[in-house]
Amino acid sequence: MTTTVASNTSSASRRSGRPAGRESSNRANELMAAALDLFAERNFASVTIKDIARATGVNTALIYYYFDSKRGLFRAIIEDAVAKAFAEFDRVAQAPDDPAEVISMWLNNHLHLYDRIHKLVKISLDYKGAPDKDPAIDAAIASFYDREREMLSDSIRQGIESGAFRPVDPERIARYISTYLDGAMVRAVILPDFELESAVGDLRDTVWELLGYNTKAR
Amino acid sequence: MTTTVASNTSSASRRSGRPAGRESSNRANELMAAALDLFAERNFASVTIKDIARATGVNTALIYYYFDSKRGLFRAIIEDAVAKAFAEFDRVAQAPDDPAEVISMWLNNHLHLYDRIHKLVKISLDYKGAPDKDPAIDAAIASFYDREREMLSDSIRQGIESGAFRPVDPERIARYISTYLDGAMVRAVILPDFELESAVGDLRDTVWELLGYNTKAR
Amino acid sequence: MTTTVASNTSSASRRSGRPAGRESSNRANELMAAALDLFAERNFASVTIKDIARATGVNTALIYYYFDSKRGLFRAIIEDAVAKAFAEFDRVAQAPDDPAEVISMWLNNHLHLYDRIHKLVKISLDYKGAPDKDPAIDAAIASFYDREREMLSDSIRQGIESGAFRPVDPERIARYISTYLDGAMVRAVILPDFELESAVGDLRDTVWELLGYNTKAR
Amino acid sequence: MTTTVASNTSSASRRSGRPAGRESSNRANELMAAALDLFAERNFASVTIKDIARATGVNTALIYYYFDSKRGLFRAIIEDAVAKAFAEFDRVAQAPDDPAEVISMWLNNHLHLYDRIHKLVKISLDYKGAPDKDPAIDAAIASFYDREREMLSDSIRQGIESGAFRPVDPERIARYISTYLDGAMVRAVILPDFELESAVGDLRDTVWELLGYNTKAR
DNA sequence: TATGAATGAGGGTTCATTCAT
DNA sequence: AATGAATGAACCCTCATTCAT
Repeated sequence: MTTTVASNTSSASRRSGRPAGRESSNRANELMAAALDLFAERNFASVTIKDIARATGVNTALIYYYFDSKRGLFRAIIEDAVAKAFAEFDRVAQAPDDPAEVISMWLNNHLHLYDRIHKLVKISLDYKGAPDKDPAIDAAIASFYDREREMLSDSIRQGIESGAFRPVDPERIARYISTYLDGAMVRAVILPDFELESAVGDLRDTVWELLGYNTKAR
Repeated sequence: MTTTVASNTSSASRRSGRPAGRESSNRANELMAAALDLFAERNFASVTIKDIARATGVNTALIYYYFDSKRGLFRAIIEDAVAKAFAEFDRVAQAPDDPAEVISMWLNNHLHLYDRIHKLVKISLDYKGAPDKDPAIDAAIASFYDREREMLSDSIRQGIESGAFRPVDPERIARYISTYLDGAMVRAVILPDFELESAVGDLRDTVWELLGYNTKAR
Repeated sequence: MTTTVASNTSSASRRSGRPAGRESSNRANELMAAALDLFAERNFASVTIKDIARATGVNTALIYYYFDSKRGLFRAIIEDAVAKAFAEFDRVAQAPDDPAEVISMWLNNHLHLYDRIHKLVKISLDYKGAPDKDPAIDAAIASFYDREREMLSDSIRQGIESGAFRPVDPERIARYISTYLDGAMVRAVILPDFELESAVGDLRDTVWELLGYNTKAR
Repeated sequence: MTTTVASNTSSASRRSGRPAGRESSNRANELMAAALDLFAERNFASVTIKDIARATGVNTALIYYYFDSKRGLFRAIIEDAVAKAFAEFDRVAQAPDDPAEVISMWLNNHLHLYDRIHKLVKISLDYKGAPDKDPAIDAAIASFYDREREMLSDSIRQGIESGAFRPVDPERIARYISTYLDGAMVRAVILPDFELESAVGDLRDTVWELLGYNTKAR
């Protein structure tokens, strides 16, 4: 997935006709947080409503007070995570006007926000193959990946225009970066001793080389 | 995961103490094949014994004749897949004595055997987080990843010794390659329009550059 | 059931010990009206408290402010309906001193008040077989049927005494009438194209014949 | 409903792809019998799967082995009952060539088979108002009532043609008879001391009078 | 080797009901 | 008088598993 997740907006209110308010009830957020952890650790089918209730310390029925179904809760979580990710996209992309800095921040995100990002990768992967797809979820995941590619390729394009980068195919390099990052997220989950930091460092070096970017001169 | 899967050995007989047939009846293999597909597409919890029976066209109870439990079937499948992968490791590693050729074959495997490899990645990822881990399965997955790293780093070392590659850290590059390949497997699953071939091609170019390998001179 | 339902008294106050309002707040009546509709259309078990709340536009908890339980609400409804029916009995029975007119009005009631009467029939029928009977409800239903029989047989007796009717067994004819009327109520519910008016007309003709009543001479 | 129910054919096999056989497994029939009783006594919503299982002495899950859902079981029951009723229609209608005898047998059926018939009436009444109607069930109930009307009106028509009956409107009298019979079924359920036999006897007398049928001459 | 029948243990979901505000 | 939040007890249904044949 290669993303990032900030924290604010949130959007648990897409429920029936309940509370909603601004920041959509603490309870709903608690539930979503607990459920996100569980859904990422295990998978959708393996996590029971009772698990989520237990993790939040509430009665099972209460979950149905805030969300209309297990899938509904799942959707809310994904949409919320993607929304937060979009916020982070903006934070990263609009900060500096140095494209190399943007890319670098993106890589760092995967270090600092590993906990959040790898969950999205796992969940996305698991979600593929679900028998009853929810268009809203599909759209959320797709839009997220699109946005990442857009941000990376835009930065590369800018760097080329400014002469900081060698003239390469921006889309190609963007794909290269995010593919590797997804791999890193996956390995960090599967292999107990995977050194994420070092692996991302390697990517950085390679990318600068691919872009002919002179780090020293910076 | 970055692996490969050949086809022969198999080992479904590690069951309770039932008839077993010679080295594993056809039925057992049919069942394992069908189950592998299902477990990869969905996940362990989402696939029911009835699903597997239906896909194979047999009665549910028959599965318990060949395997002692759902987990047992799962273990047999993983072990079988890893065993086949080992066979492929050997085929790739021992074939030519040109290390660049070994690495190249490894990348190609991910193209040709995508269907098999990505299943192992998905299943491995899913398996992490299972509440009741089976040491045998953990070991199988770990040994598999170890073997891949070993093969790649050995090749790189050889290439360095023979002067074909620039003197780099073999473990580092090996990790770099397999990380990217895992990312490619994951993306090929998640993104409908991911161009696997082209993505692997990019890796090849980068790797040669990292290794200072002169393709032209080949 | 063969009844009728007027409108006034009401009696929602038989509750725990809550405020109660004067003789029964508007809200309580609204709730009872909505609930009566629902209980008649579906049945006791199928109607949820939330259904009733939604139909009245109030919060579920409010129902428990006015009634002590779902059964309590049900009881209040039945008692109210029966009370209204009694009022109608009186209206019909005490109006004219022509017994034929009384009977005729009774038949007409089933036409004009079909909506109310058939609900009582349905509910009574559904109530039989309830696992936890409420004596108060049983009594209400029984007294209602008794009252109907009484009114009809009294009228017939009067007619016989006055020489308007042939000397028949009053109880017998009363039962005959009300049995048919219950059948008509039931059929009007079950059969989409049942012509209630015409069916009741047939009964009238037959009854006059059974009673040797000369309509022409009227 | 005014019907009758014989006993043979049966048709529980409309299940998924299970047993079926000729007489469709004893278990399925046991379940249907137990469920019919319960559904008639209480109503669809009030009867739990566990109730049915308990009444049959089996595990709840077994019900889902034979029927695909609670509604599916319900449908099977209704269809079975209606099928049996059709058999009885034929038995009654085709037996004698004396139309008065046919009608008389029909009335008697409601005495002898009260237990079966009143269940159908109750269930039909309850089924109206179900939120999610099953076209198959609707059709079964409708066809049943149609068939009854047809049988009665045909007999009346025949009687008129043969000169045994006075020239009346056959449809009208048929409706009259079955309306009354439905009322009798309902009352027998609701009123503890309702004398079904005597009530049906009254109908018989009235009907002969309406038809100008001379019993003595028989 | 293969199957039909059967079951215990949940899993998601709903519902009547309560309580603090 | 009215509501949002919370819960325990069911309820329908599914699933892994077993057993007799």
